[in-house]
Amino acid sequence: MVSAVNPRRAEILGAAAELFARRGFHGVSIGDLGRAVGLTGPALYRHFRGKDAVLAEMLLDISARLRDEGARRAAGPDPGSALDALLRWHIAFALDNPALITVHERELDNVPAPQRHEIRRLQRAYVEEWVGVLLRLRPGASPERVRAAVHACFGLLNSTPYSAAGLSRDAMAELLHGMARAALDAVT
Amino acid sequence: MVSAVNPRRAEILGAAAELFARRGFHGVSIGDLGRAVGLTGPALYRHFRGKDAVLAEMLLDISARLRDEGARRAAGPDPGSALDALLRWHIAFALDNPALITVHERELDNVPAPQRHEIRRLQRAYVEEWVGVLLRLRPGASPERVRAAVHACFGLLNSTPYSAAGLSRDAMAELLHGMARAALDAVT
DNA sequence: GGCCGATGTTAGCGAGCGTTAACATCGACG
DNA sequence: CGTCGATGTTAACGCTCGCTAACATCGGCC
Repeated sequence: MVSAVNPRRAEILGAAAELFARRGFHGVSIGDLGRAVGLTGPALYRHFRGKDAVLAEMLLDISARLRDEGARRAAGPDPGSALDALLRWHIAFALDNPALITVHERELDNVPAPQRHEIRRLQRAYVEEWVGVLLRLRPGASPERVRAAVHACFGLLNSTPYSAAGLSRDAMAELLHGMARAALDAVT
Repeated sequence: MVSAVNPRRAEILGAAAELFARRGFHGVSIGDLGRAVGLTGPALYRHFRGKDAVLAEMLLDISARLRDEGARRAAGPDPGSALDALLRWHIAFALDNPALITVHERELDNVPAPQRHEIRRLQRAYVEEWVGVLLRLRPGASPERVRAAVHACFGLLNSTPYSAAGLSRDAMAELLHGMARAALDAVT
């Protein structure tokens, strides 16, 4: 993993996630980004090729991680418990990384073309892990319908960043799990 | 309603919604905005005080509309059918105005302070309409938990713009209604 | 016919942007 | 000790931005 090698890169990526989530990619300048980690703007070019590259690496990392961990959880022989494992992991990730979830959801269009296509490929693969589990769980269902349901479910789970709410992390996790599972069980 | 008086204003607001949704507020220039309605950039200042004002009016209109229509639907004496009416209306609105939903969800921070506070007030009022109906439906439930559930439900319903999917409008509406109702019924 | 407000245009401003260039510092290592 | 790569800095570039100024057009109205 690239970001683990150089701590400065990881620091920048973390700060960039927060800033991009709060103000949007175009709303954050290179100067802002440097200042957030105690540097001047141009110093960033010692670590990234440009502003685009920061976003691209961020989204590549996270979409690869979602796909990898998703594939692991979806592999269980029992589709019911595989679905619960997917839900548990996605919810934990969303609650622990609200900024990453937000940026991942909103800023794909600002990634340069080649890397954007790779990210989209990974995102689609993650969705298909969920679709596969649900189709095993409900063999009669239409794949298009299930795919739309999975997107809606992600909308529910990823709403986390906006409702900072008064609930504890565990209470929130349990609430989201129950709602999402019920919503998916309602898909015929 | 301000925007109904002047057709040019309405035209600009419509085009701005599409552009802001696709590229983000900071990703759209005044020139882009003018070009989208067949004008040069500076011509916009004949209709709005500035770029901020376009966004502010857009979000004020939509949040007032959500609050008003929400209050109407929530007023029914039977909380069960009130909830279904809220769901039906919100889903129809989201399916018919995906760009407005997206901008409403993402760009509040770019509205100048005074109008931003008014918009937030309206948004909170809309949420509370839903919370009120749900609390009438399940009198024992915790208000904080219900509020978090409503936010999660909005995340599900507003996921529409991202899943352009192969489903027809009616099929999508019915799917979202079923999932959302099941998700909310799972909240104890 | 002549004024006038509404609604456009082009030209240009000051500021901020992403980026590059040139130079400083400093720890590692022969 | 001297060199060198890694990692900073400040200065400056070309460009685009939001916005204003100055001027054009044109339909409605006394």
